[in-house]
Amino acid sequence: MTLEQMRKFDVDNRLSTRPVSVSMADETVKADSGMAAKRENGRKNDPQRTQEDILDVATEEFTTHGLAGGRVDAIAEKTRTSKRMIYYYFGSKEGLYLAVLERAYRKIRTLEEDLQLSNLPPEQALRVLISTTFEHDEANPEFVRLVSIENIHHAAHMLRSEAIRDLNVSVIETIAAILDRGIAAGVFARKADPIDIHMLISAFCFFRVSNRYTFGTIFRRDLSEPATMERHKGMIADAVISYLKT
Amino acid sequence: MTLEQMRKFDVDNRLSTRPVSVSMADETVKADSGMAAKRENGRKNDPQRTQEDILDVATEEFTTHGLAGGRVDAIAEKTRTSKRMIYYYFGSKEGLYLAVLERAYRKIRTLEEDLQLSNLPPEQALRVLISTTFEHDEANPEFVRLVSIENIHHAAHMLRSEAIRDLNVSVIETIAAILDRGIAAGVFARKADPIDIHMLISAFCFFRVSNRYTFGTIFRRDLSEPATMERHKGMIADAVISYLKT
DNA sequence: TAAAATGTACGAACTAGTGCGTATGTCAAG
DNA sequence: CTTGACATACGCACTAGTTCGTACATTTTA
Repeated sequence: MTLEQMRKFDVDNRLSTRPVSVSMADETVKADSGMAAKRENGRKNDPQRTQEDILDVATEEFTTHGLAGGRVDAIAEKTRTSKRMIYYYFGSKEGLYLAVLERAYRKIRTLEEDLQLSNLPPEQALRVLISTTFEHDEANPEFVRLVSIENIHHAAHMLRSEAIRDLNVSVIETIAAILDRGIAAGVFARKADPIDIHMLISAFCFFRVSNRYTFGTIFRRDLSEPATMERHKGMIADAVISYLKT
Repeated sequence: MTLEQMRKFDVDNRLSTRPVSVSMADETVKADSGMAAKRENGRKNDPQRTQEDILDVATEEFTTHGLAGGRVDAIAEKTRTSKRMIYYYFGSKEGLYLAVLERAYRKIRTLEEDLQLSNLPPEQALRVLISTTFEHDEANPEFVRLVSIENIHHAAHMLRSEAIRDLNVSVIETIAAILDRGIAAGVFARKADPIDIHMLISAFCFFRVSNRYTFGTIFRRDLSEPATMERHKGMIADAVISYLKT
């Protein structure tokens, strides 16, 4: 399959290819996977580890060069396995990219889920949520980059993945609850749409990371400096809070 | 030259290639360029128009498929000229991409320059500036996409172009002046960094466009709806203003 | 006629993907 | 506990098609 053809590649096709297990869903780890590497100089089968290894390298490659710019051969070389295995497990370059994307989303979902905010006063709850979002984007630039890449491709791959689509709803519910409590307690004056508020927060946190290079180049400012980071974290929190109080 | 090699391609090389005029700087248009197309069925040389044509098509191609994903042959086909001319005028794919990027930046610089805000009261001046930024990003998605692409490539091409690097400083000066006047008049309570404020505004406006697809997919919301746009425009303005007043 | 502009056809290198052979693990039957 | 059968895991080397870039010929302009 050629690059040109891949533009209109139906990602679901990968489901009809040979083995292609991609059964990463079960987190079950083999009993001996601790010492999984290589036994002596003989080969030791460890599909879980092999797939993780491929995904790690692929994430690095795709976030550095984009989807079209990422080279399967380059990934294969940096892996402790071969290109054949990439196709064995992921079916195609597109399939590999999708697996990378899904894993990245799965990773953050777990972090965002349990964040007991319901017993904090509304304003403080919101500040904690904003801090968390801020620090998450800061700590996961590769996730931010993958989302940027997805947007260049009109979120085409995301659309095919139910796993990714029904996500992030929990954040909205969390925000909605905080806003309601804030209104009820009289600390927030404005009835705002929770999705809008999420966007206001997310936009700033995301932009800081996604546009780090162009922004840094134009304004000669290093956005990853600790002092700058703290100031920015305070700013977005203050901006959101003062908006809601007005 | 291959794609692999292009990763470390020194963009300045294009300056040492054959003709490669790229003299887009002078906006002088030939007297007869109005009827420039084709005289009868004979050829009529019109380099200016040819280059513009190539750049238009290239912009579309690169913003749709990215730098690595964009195909020179695809661009050539959609042009009324040939691939030979692309190399004649721009030297290489990278050179073409850089020209596209520079033209996009040059386009916005003119828009941002004269915006008489100094005789408006500070709060109103800021609201006008925010509206302008908001509508600019909304009206120029291809510019937003190019910047996203540049960030994926660590702003590598932007760094080589002095034309782009010394830009955007005017916006900061404008904001600084407004903030100072606001403090002096007592309408703003907080002494904020103008670059930070620019980032707060820019992040939201940019994100709405750059992350339109992923955000729209996850939250099933069309960000280009007029009602949504107006609400968002008001929200970012209110957020910035209330932040400065606190 | 010299210089600039343009079209055609081609090539060298690269890239996604595969055919085929081999190694390893599992499990049931003896 | 062996042995054998079969599915899974893995690697080498190859191919068909694509991609950027260019040599060469040709036309237009000045």
